[in-house]
Amino acid sequence: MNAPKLIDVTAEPATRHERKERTRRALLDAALKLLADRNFASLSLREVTKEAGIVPTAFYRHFSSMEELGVALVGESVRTLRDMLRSARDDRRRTGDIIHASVRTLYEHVRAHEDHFRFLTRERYAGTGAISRAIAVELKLFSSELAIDLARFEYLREWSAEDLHMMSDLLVTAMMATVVDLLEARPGDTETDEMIVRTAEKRLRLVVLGVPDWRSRA
Amino acid sequence: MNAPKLIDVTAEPATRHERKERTRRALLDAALKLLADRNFASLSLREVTKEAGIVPTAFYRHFSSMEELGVALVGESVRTLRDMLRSARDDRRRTGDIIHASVRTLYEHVRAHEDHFRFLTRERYAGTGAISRAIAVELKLFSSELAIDLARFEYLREWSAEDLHMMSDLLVTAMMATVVDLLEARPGDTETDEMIVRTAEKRLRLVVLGVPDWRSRA
DNA sequence: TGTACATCAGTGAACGCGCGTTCACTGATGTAC
DNA sequence: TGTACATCAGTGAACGCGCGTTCACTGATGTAC
Repeated sequence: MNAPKLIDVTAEPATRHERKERTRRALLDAALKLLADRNFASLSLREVTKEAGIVPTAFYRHFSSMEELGVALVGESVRTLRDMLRSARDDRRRTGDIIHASVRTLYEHVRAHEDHFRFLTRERYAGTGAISRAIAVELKLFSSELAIDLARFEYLREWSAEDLHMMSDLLVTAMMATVVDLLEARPGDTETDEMIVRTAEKRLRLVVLGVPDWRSRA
Repeated sequence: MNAPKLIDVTAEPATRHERKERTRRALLDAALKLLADRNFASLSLREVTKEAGIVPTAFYRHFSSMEELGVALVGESVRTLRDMLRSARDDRRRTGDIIHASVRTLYEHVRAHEDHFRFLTRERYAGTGAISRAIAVELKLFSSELAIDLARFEYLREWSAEDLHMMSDLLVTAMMATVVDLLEARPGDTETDEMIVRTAEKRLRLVVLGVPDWRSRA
């Protein structure tokens, strides 16, 4: 009953919609590839279409401008970030050492999606355009979600919302610094990777160690 | 005896050397001005010379490329950063509350040299060029100097060099995050400014609070 | 102090290039009957 | 199922523009005598 389908699998996709989606994907992937060692602002529409294997004018069938493509990349990258937070929550439940598990999760997600994390860390402070703004908004949301997670811990039960946000911002900042360290490490250099992970854990432990003493002086 | 000098003060500088230095300054200032809401990579040689009031080709009398001008800006900006660290050391000696004094010093230096701090935070992660690399190197040096300062504190006397660097990196990261917060605040919004400064102090206090308990678990 | 020549910061024309965007088009896929 | 028309992703020529860089130049400042 699906003999025709079996034959078609390796061929071009059947529908126009699927082909279009495939080209859109190719444009996003081409941009991510070129962004490995470049700024988004320095990326030209013609470069991206050339890398994706289409003619420059066909770009407009998918995005009205490079900025729109950039915003789409923010969306994708942020999804990767959220997946990470969800994984971290799950892993946390299965282990005694929350910090160790969280850093492990971070490490694996960064290595599995280097392009997305590179894009986020590089463009976060890049300028004043829609892309930087979108990333800033998403990181704030991310930090707020983390603050809610923090509120559930025994020691933090009586902290004010402001202090919880202060702490989650600090943790997100430290986390992003670790992401940058990982992305700047020589690929495959496991010794450096371990060192970065160890340092990341220490940073978080130092922050967390201060928690029990916080109330007495707040 | 200096009557002629008094007359000349408002006129053009006398020597060729002084004129050249003045044009160089104009190029650097033009670039900083244009960088207020832009990426360095998106800045063109022609724009900078236009803003500085000279013809594009005259650029090459001062820098061999835009990248060279960028590296010169890193040098300038880093000098501002070092001045800040020196001021922070001095202020520290005159007060009981080191954290409060340090954040105050940071605040005042950022507001006095917004262009330099904006350049540093924006270009730090901008790409893989000489500029990003130069900033990364300087921030590492900055962090190392801070680690040496930390080593002098009673509580930290027995910490390993690695742990001191971990801590100074964390402090520098938190500090740079505060710089970004300040630069993104609406100009003249003193209420937001106070909030940022208060949060910055809290961050540092939380990190420092963990210090006495560190040894027992390291 | 006065003259003759050297230096060199800044000028202006010119170049070839990649850019974003427009437009009319092609031909395969989709839809209505 | 077969036909006739509509849709639309991708094409290719063309445009005007700002770019970095070259070159020969100008004329004020500096230097040697």
